[in-house]
Amino acid sequence: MTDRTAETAYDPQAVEAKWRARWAERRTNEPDLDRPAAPFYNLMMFPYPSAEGLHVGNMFAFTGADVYGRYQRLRGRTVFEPIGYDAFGIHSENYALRIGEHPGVVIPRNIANFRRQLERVGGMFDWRHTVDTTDPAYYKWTQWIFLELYKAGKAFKKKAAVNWCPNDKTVLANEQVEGGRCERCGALVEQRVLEQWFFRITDYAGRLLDNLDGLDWSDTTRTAQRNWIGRSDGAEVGFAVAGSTVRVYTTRPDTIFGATFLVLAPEHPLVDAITVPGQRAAVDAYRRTALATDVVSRRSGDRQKTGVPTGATAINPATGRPIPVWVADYVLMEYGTGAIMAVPGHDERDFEFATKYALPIVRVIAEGGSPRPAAFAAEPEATPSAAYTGGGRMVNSGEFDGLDVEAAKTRVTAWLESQGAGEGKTLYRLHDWCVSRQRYWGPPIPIIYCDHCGPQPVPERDLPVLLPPVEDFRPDDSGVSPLARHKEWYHVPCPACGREGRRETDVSDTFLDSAWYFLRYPSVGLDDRPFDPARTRRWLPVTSYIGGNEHAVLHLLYSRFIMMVLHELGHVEFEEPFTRFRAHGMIVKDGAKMSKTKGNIVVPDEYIAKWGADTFRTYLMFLGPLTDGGDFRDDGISGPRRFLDKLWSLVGEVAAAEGGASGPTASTAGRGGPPSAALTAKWHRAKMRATEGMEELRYNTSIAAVMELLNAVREEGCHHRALVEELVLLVAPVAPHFAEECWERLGHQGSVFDARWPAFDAALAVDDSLEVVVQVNGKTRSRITIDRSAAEPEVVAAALADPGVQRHLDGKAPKKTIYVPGRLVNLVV
RNA sequence: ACCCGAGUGGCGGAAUGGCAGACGCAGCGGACUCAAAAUCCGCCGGGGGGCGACCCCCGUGUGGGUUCGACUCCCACCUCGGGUACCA
Repeated sequence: MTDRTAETAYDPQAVEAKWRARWAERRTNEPDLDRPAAPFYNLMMFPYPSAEGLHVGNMFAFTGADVYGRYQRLRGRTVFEPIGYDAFGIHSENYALRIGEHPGVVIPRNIANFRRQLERVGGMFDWRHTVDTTDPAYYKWTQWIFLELYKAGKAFKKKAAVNWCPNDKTVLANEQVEGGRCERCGALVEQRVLEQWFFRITDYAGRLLDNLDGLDWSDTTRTAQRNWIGRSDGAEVGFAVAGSTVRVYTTRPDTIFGATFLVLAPEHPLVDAITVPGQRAAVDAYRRTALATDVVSRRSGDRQKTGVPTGATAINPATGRPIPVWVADYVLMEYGTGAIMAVPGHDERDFEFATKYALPIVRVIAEGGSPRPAAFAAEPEATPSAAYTGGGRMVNSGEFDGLDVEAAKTRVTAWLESQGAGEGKTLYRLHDWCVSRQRYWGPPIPIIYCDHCGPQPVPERDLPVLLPPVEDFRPDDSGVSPLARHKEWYHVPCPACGREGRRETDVSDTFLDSAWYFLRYPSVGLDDRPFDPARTRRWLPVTSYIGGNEHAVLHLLYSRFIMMVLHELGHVEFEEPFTRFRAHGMIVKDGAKMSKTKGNIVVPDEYIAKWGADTFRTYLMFLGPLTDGGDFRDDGISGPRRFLDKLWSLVGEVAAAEGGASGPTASTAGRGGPPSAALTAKWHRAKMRATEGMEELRYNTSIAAVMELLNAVREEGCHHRALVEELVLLVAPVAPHFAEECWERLGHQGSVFDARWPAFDAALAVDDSLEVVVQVNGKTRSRITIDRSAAEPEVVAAALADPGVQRHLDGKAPKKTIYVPGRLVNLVV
């Protein structure tokens, strides 16, 4: 015996270190971006580089995407798999404030740690093409995109209500307000009206909605986007009030005969004009209170509704009757016209309000299919106990009585139009995207204000507008960004007239950074352009995008919007950036999302140190379908390790048997012969199942199929080389370093990822003889073995002859026989 | 409240109209060992019957339905997770 036959134990640390170095040295993961044979852009959502490092949930997500990329590569695609860092934003800034360091110091440190972890876990990342959103070489082009939108009229400034914490002296995002209080200091949050930059995403609402139908995305994600865009079909109707007209929006024009009062939002511009003198004091007081209330709690639906009458009267254009006009903050100025017609009989909110203030409630829809106006007409006199929001037929509605609700919507709208009282209108819930932040840690918005020329875009040659390295980046109570305190930076000549100008001091939203990073990846390093046209044409749209469903709405929607605008401006040829999107599940710990505040973060490093990255990857992917996620517990990790150990030994045995010229004995060599017919069938079945699992992101079933095959191979003692090589290929996506090492031990020179994913023959995946289940009245009573070629009559005859079946037939002949070829016979007696 | 998703052994899960519990973890029994670890072999949803090969009954959150046949499809409900939150 030579040394070659000696069993070497699997040492993951050594194997993984070796292949990490080998990949870097051989440039294994660096595809030719200019001449790709079959490009496959494998994208995963880039992380925010927190101080805690990547936790198990991140590893689960990245590994899941990486496995898919590696699988595609084995299928012969030229896979580009980049990664980067979403490093601007309030998260980083707040963390830096808390520990008293500058984000410019903290972030690079975190990034270094992230990169170490990402390399350690074995991602197939192309490190030539990494993106850091805080790098001026990147945000130069984020600013360029802002200006493209600005020049196209898609970026504009307007006043908007924001949450203001008087203690922290800062604007708070809606998520930072809890129960009307600042989540950090507990102070009561106020509403402040500030000038903000917005993007006109609402111009694209219809297209953003319609395009969803053609995308290969998870249904959950598409549904979330649809709900967010929130299309409503209805009508805008004018109500005459004190010499002017109040326009309201409704999705229920059919209920207009039941509109018993109008409600205006406190901010509505007509409130002053219509309020009668006697009510002015009450209305003014109410408006002041409403304006002071923070945005979040004002919008909370659980709150008791409040309001005041204006004393004015409107004319219901359908009934011609006068109805009172109220002001109440349950009506929002941002949606529709900021005024509603209240139909308490058929709207829960209006019902609640009408009940509280003793306003009239009139039913105009009768539940049920048949018109029963007479029966229903009596009811308005009684006190209704709730709003009726279901379908039915019109009552108390003049000429429309008896019509079905759906038909009435169209008919009433047409009638209003003919009367000049209103018109059909489609609205979207989607708001324009507020992109400005009165903060420090972001890309400065590249606008210069000039008293003579107005706002001027920073000329492209002057980009990037560098974020100045100010020491005191804490927000103050001025409501403007800390950048305003940096005088040398703030004062700048006007690019148009050269006279004194001032920089915009707001920075842009982090979501803008992440709305185009995938467009930058292929062109990283080309510093004179944001994205190279040729590269972009080759690589985009993204072939596969995998990420968390927490970004299902904002990030994906904003990215789609930005691409739509760039497309419209002729910068990119596509409109939709992500051909296929799948949301991975979330890994939780003890039922809760992993977070530092909950103290339940599981750090992957220790598991990788103990078990190796490949075992850890296999374990994570074996937990369940990628789309499911789950509760993290580490008690099963030894299973995947044992699996790899067994495959390792098998590879060693095969290599040893063939390797030493003097070594192998006749008996060892004989085991290298072809597998039995039964094992051959299992082999092909395993390949089939493994392939399906990869395609559907159900890697757990792929791994299970390979485990089963390995067990069968070991049981038979088979050392057939082709079979063992394919076992290695089948685990390669989940256990890449391991597979490389095995591939080399089997005598191959190059990377296992330059080999091909095993093909299967569906015809070979079936045994010559099959086991068919025999049921009597749907209950399994026996199993019979038949030849694969057996036809129905033979199988049924065999089933009837089976003693176990006869016992349950009680001598009766079956009334009906169902035969599912190759699977089952059901005898109904 | 509304929208989406999920409920299957002790645990992670498999089976998407055709043998429920694949694969793995944990557990139990055995082999090897002075011993332990590792490894290997066997058992492993519950109940009942048989010396035994085996056989019977129950079982996929609850209640109904469709079907020869339902974890799978339909209706209603319960529980958990996620998202949205007065959008007229």
